[in-house]
Amino acid sequence: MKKERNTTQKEIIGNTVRRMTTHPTAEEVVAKVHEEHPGIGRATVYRALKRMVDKGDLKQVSITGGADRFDFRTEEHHHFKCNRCGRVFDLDAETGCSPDLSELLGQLDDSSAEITGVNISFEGICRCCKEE
Amino acid sequence: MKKERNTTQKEIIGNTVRRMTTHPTAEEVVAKVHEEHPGIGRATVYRALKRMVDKGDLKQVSITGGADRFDFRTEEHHHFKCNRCGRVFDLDAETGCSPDLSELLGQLDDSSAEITGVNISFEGICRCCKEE
DNA sequence: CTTTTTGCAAACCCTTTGCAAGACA
DNA sequence: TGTCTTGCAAAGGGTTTGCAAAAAG
Repeated sequence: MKKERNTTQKEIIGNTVRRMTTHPTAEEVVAKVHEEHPGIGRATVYRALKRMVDKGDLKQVSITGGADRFDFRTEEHHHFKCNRCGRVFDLDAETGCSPDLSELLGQLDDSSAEITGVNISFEGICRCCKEE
Repeated sequence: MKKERNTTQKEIIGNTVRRMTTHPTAEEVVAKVHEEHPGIGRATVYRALKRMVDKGDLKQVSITGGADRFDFRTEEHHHFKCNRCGRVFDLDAETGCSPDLSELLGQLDDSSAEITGVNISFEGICRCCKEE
């Protein structure tokens, strides 16, 4: 019967990540937290982020060839990653399992970005695992 | 003026990864290569995989919270990841920047998988970078 | 013979873990 | 008080790099 406790560290880390709109890596969150609170340990930040992800208060976004990034926007939305500068941009569009692709493409057109690829990954439970 | 050379190692590694249909991690490729050729160094495998990716002969697929995986299928296609067993399945569908989402969903229905989320990420060059 | 590539080990980055001290309820 | 959380440092995966020896062209 483990009961989660509220701590000032968790609050600080939560507030910090919720203010970062740049899809930060864990290390970037650590750095930001340390600006104001250098005493907070790196492991504490990692643990707090993980807890938030587990509770659904934060999204973990994987980016090829780099550290995972975090996104405080937990509503379903999608991304555009610039292969030159490495930044990740948000795309807003209809949520659900069947989002409107043309709407996403429209947003990208508006932003004058050059699109070289799409990557769609679904997740869930496969048949084998469901049958167990 | 560096000129790439052909070596037996590169050939072995290339042949090996092209036979692996399971979206292996680099370590899994190393293990497979070592089954027949234990003398080939780990770094050589990593370097060969990276070169193949750079040349477009191999795709690198990022999976949240784990090592990157490789996919010898370089045609555009998409994935379904089982959150329980961690396996990654291929989905075949119309290629291009505007794939047919309903076709992908149809395939998933056929496989009786339970879908809990979609992740769509475009890549390319953002406006700022294009302007430079 | 020149330059690339290899194998090894060490270095590196990112993240997790063990543990004693500290904080919450 | 009981036990959850913290900070630290060490360990752990995964990947890259420096370097001398080997191989390609």
